[in-house]
Amino acid sequence: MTPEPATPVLGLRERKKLAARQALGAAALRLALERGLDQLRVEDIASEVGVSPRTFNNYFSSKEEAVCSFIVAQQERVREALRARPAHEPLWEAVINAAVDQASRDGSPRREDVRRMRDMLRNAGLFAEMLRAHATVERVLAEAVTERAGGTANPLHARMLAGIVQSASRIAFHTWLTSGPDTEFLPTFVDLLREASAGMPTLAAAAASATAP
Amino acid sequence: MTPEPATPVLGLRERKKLAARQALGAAALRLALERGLDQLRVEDIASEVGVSPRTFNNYFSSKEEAVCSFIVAQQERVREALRARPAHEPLWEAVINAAVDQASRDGSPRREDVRRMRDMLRNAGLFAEMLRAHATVERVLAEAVTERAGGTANPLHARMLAGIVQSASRIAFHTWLTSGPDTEFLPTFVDLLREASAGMPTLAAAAASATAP
DNA sequence: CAGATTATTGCGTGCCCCGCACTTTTGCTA
DNA sequence: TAGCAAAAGTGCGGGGCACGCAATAATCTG
Repeated sequence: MTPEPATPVLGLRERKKLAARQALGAAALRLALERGLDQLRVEDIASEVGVSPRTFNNYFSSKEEAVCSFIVAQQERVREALRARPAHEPLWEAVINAAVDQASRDGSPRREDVRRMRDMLRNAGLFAEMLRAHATVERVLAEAVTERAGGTANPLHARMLAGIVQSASRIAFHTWLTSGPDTEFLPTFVDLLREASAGMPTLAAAAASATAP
Repeated sequence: MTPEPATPVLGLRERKKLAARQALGAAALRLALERGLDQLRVEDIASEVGVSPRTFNNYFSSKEEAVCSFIVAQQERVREALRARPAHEPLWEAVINAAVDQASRDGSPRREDVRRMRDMLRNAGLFAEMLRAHATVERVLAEAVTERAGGTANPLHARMLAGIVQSASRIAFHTWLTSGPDTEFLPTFVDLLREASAGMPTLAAAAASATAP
């Protein structure tokens, strides 16, 4: 009997499809950062990769989706990062460490791109699509959490945990994007996760002291 | 001296603008539920309200935005709901109670609309736009939390709390939408909020028993 | 009431997304 | 290795959408 590989061996067809999709997504992101989303035509992305505009729309249903595809592409790495944590780690520690592992794996983007990203995300359509990409990753993370937590876990709670992680990621990213060059992403991300894992005690304490001084 | 009203008195112009926006949003939602989003032209929404299609685009930059505008419209009620909680309530209790107050104020939608909503949200663009609407409300909630927590509170943590609430709302809504008619929205919502306020202890316990039986 | 401001509208333009039919490529099998 | 079925790529065409611009209509202000 032949052992079933975790990722099935892909035929040439599948590999080419995957490569085309990745090339289109990468080209879309790079060109959008270079010249801005509204100065970027679907035709440009397609010709950059060497396919017809019609083919572009066989892979992505909008250029916004293509630009955000790199986020969705992280979902397998998210899953693997959590699986890679030792079984004895408590759930929150495993989740936080997995997030750290993965976030520190890919280096922080060039500072010059930050302004471009910020400008691009003013575009409502792109911003919405980014949120959708995050939601997709969230679903995968929820599955991974359910898997780790075992059969007794409430899937809804796993989903909630994934939602919390996604919120932390999104907020830390937004902060990093809109703050000066001295702020880093990872410390903010971890701080938010730790706070959340404890039920936001710092904030609750501040509120208590504000209402009963 | 005349007291400054919380909502400034609006001239006829402003009132008409607001009314037009609300009418367009309501028409968009109603028609989209009736016949589905892709069977709905911008022209239909405009003519329903009695304005030109061009005017529609002066108010909303897409029909998806119009359909989701009712979500964004809740932001003031969210703010007020939190302000209305007594000052002695701990932060989490105030937030949860405010959410409950507001969620129970507007009755649950008709069951026949549920199927329509679920089908509509298969549309990627609409789903993305819904997430963007939730993000908008989240920002307002974060402001309200900051205000209640006082000057010593970390705005980032307030943002995180708002993100958690938004996640709970989104997940509870999704569950309610995709489950049978016996599940209710509010209990799920409250359960998720209580779990989150305690750092997801139930899930963590399940994970611990799964890894060390 | 008169002038200033602001909203509405029609028109034109460029682009996008997709269905459909046709061509090319790929992978399997005899 | 030749041939065939399945699947991907492509060209064409259409319906529709978003928005800039300029003209017109409604509203506000003094």
